[in-house]
Amino acid sequence: MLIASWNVNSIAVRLPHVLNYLKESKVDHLGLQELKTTDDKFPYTEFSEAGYSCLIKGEKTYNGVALVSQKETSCRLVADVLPGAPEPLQSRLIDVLLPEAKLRILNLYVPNGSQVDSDKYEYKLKWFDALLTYVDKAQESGEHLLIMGDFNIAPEDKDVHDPAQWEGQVLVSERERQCFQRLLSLGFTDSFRHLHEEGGVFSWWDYRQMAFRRNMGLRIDHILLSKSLLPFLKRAWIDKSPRKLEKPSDHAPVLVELDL
DNA sequence: ATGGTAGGCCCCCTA
Repeated sequence: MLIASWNVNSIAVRLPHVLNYLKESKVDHLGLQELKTTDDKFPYTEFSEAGYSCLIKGEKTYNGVALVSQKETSCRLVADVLPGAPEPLQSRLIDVLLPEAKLRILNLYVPNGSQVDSDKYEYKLKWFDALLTYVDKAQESGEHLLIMGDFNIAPEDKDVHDPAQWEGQVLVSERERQCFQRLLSLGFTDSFRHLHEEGGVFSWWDYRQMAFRRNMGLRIDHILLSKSLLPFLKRAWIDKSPRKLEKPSDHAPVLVELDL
């Protein structure tokens, strides 16, 4: 089973890239973030013609998440709001159960946080607190649990192209990293880091300053596996190829192959 | 200290 997470920065603009990617990569389940569209404008038809069904939670202008799954798989929506999330409510979580695999997939778009000491930063931390409570409870179900998405957190300095320049900034700050570690300590493993020790592998590069060409990036998109899932992990990687296309998303897809 | 680019939208906001 192939599972991927991709912040597409507008599904309207990126639809051709996403459809091509599904065709080429044969991904079974693709979590999307930053749809930037309402549910009624989501391109269900195009995905359906490509052989995929979609569960989505959109909103106007910003945010929005979806899980795109091969039609043969039965998927049940568990939740599309995060209980206890701060106001204003935003579309940042979709929780889907795949009953046959006893696998639950949480697809997230964690708030960016804008700047340390801003209201948006506090929003991010509060949102993450609500997430921890939610995940803690979700674990009681006994199903395999996979948490993926744009976390907007680079867990370690080796996930940052220039740690000195980024020190203390949003996406790398200590309080954000503590959030990420608290999530791991609930019993999850960063799939990529589990299989790769090396730094300098990134999932996001700013559109500005030719950051991608200079590999000035951060690893902020992750796929976390519950303890029960870890034995099934075969491969974890980041696919930079879509980032090289014309009009790319600023994020690359992150993937895992599970022996499920 | 700021700007650079991209996307959406109602001419600025978010990333």
